[in-house]
Amino acid sequence: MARKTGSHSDITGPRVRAAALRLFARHGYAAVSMRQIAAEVGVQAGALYLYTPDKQTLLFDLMQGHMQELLAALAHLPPAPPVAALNQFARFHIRFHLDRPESVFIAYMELRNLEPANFTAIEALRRRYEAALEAILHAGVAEGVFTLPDTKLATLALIAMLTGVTNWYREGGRLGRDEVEAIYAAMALRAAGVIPPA
Amino acid sequence: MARKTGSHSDITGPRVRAAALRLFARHGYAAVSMRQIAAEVGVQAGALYLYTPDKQTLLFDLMQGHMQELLAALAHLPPAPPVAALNQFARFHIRFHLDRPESVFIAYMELRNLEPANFTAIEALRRRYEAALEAILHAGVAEGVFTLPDTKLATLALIAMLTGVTNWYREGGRLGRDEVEAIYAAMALRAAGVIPPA
DNA sequence: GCTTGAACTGAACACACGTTCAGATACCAT
DNA sequence: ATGGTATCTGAACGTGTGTTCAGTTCAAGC
Repeated sequence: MARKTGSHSDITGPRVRAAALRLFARHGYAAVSMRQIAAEVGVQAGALYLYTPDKQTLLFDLMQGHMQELLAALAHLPPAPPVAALNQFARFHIRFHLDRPESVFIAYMELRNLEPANFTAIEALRRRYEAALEAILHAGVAEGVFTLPDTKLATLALIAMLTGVTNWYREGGRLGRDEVEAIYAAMALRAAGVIPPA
Repeated sequence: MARKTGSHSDITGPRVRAAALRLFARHGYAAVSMRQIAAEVGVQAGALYLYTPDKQTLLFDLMQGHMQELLAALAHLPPAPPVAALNQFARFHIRFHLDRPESVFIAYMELRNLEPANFTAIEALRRRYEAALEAILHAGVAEGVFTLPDTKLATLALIAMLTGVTNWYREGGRLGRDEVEAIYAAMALRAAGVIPPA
């Protein structure tokens, strides 16, 4: 399919994924037709099947790619003591999600449109991400720097809060990325029971 | 359409809405057909049009009904000073949302499937709800009992955190409703900068 | 017992869906 | 120039879509 020298398909493949990402995020997987995606790419519907075996796989690949990017980026964070680690995690999460609002939308909203086997695979990646945060919270509780009655529950609450930023953040709005990052990180730390320096 | 004495349609109407609620929540609006809804009710597809002018209105009515219920219930909360009010709001929000996981799912996920006019109407109701929380936060900041750099942003962050509970809570799980309610309310207060009594 | 009318069926409407595939096209190495 | 191959078209496939409507059913009101 792909050749050594730059051929057409090296261009079209990514364009198909980009168009699918945009359209799925905007209208939802079920509401987008293969013909719409093809039109966005500037091609007939049949040509899409040179780049994906079917529509379901197109969705799955987008979600899997997103989660793998997320986990890869997470792995690059340097180790740190709990309070610094939570602060770092919160800022990382906000930054990463604000950079990819469409992927985030799909990853959280289209889970139910995955076939069971695909769902299981994505769920596993999600749990690995959550486990990273829970490890930080657990360590902080053990050291006595966090006040949390239940780390599992706090993990989910914090991720929901941080991810929520993608629901309202708009480029060029009242607050810049850095400010939003700082405010959310501070709220996350406080929610974990850290009393900030006066 | 409806008669004084109990006739069939007094039964079928609610059953249509209930079936649509269940199916839309599970599979998404776009992925559910009128024939599936009809089958769930035990009727042919054509009969649904005795109870709704079209599929879009069915969705809109479900969402509008949910938001109106939410606002009506909110209005019954007694006035209170900021800290007590935030605690009360958090517990109310959790309780209300845990009682209607399907409506919540639809209200947050199917916004993009609303026609523009319907979307505007639902958005307005949502903003009224958010305004109630922001008023509490604002009052608390004014009194000096909350530490929040930005009440608008905190409003959205807190609602995202609290609503997230519906993503994982399952009846008969490790924690009961009351425990979840208490833990989330405590986290919300701390996130707002309230230092809990030792 | 007859009439009325709401509740519902079953077939049909025009259109859109995901997917397949024979054939046209255009570019590559030889 | 020729053969080969990756790319893409355009039409077709069977199935499903939301919605309409003439006709059937059946219970209540007179």
